[in-house]
Amino acid sequence: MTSSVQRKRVRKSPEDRRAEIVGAAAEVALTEGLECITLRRIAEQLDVRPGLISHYFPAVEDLVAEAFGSAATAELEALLPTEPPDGSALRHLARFFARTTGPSYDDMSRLWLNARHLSRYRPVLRERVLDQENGWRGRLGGVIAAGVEQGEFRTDDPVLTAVRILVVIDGLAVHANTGLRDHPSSVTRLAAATAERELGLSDGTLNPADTTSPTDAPAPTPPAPAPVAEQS
Amino acid sequence: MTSSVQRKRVRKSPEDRRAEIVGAAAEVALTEGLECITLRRIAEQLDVRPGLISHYFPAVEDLVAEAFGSAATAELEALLPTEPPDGSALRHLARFFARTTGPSYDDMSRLWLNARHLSRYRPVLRERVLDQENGWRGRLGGVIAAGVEQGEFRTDDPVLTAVRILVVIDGLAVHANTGLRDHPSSVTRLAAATAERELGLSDGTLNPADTTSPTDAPAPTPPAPAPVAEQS
DNA sequence: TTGCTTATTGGTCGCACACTCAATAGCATC
DNA sequence: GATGCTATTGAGTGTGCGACCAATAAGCAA
Repeated sequence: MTSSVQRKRVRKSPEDRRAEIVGAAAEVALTEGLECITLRRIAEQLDVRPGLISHYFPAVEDLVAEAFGSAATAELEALLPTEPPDGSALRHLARFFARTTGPSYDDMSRLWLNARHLSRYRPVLRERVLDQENGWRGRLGGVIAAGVEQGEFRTDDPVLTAVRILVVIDGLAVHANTGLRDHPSSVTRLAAATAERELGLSDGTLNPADTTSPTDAPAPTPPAPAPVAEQS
Repeated sequence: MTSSVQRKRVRKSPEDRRAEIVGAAAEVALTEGLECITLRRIAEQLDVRPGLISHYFPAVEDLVAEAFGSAATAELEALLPTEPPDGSALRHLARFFARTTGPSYDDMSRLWLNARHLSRYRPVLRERVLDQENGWRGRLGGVIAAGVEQGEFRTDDPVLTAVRILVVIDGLAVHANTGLRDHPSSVTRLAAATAERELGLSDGTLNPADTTSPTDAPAPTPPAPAPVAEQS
């Protein structure tokens, strides 16, 4: 795997290398967890020496925060693009719930859970989490406000509504590592149901099932990604 | 603090010592986090040698799970006692929301967040978390069922209602480490409001503010408990 | 008082981690 | 083709962790 005899050095521009490192860290964060972002792990991923990672990120905590920010931003961008391609706000919201509630979102749920816990010990990460929360809240609030403008939704305070919806989504997401595969639809729908009520929509208007891609559900969610020897 | 010269051994019965260890671990779990349950840390707390902890818990993971179970069980018992002392189910629920929503519950919120994340890597802990979830769901479902029996509440499926309430509480709890001190009441009340709606109660019936002890709110929530040198 | 069981100690081992820094070698420029 | 800048390496430091085990002494029973 790792070339055994005499390393061949590849020299890249600082910008490229830095981006590469953040990208690798974001991937590790999503698949294995933020605690697995170590100098050795990321270096191995990129086939370089650990010292190089230290060179770009003298303090690992900064890389961890960066990785989370990168992954969360990318997800938000995919979920609620800055410039809505077209179509009604209602369709956007339906898509939003279809994805955030589906099992393919488990990695993301795990990452948020991870980041929120780790924020307890990592100030830099905590700030980044707060930034992202603002971003998500604002973006969702924006879509809702647009819907209100178009007359599709009805609410007094779009941002407050967004917060309430996000709270429910978070409440569902905390079970990403432990299951909650019992009460499926009646509980899973709780998020969309909340939105429908808050926005003055009739039941089922935002039903995720309608907009989910056909081949999506099968995977029964892997139990745990990569326990690693000792996690501390 | 730690006796410097020549340790004086204190010999206790295995049952006592074991309970003592679990108790210390539960305290550390609540105040500093499950990752801080280490052989050395718990030993220091009890003024014994690390080897002794190993003797009672050959695998630390078992102690971690035990500590979480102990803390969570104690909290549930205080929150929703097995045998309701008396009074209406409605009063019990009001008390329940008053406490679970107040800032004094932050340690508990942090612990659940911690446990749910750590479950990703610790199978034993994961099982314990699932056990506790069942316990909480069942206990809350019981209170609701009792309320329905007494005609105070109205719902088709008490347990499903309990799950929905718990989801909202979890959604609020994830912010224990990061804040959410912006939208206070309108968001905080989300849990009780959900319950009121689900149980066919009129708005404000379960208002936490009414049952909160007078001297409760002041503390603006400490930012972080114990960052420790390197947390991994 | 003596003896025995075993709770408790003290020390050690191996591992993974972040962080530091002088030496090295890619590569653009001249 | 030689030169200089600097991205990259290799080696090393110190810390904290879980796990292991032979030696020790506390306290009960005879």
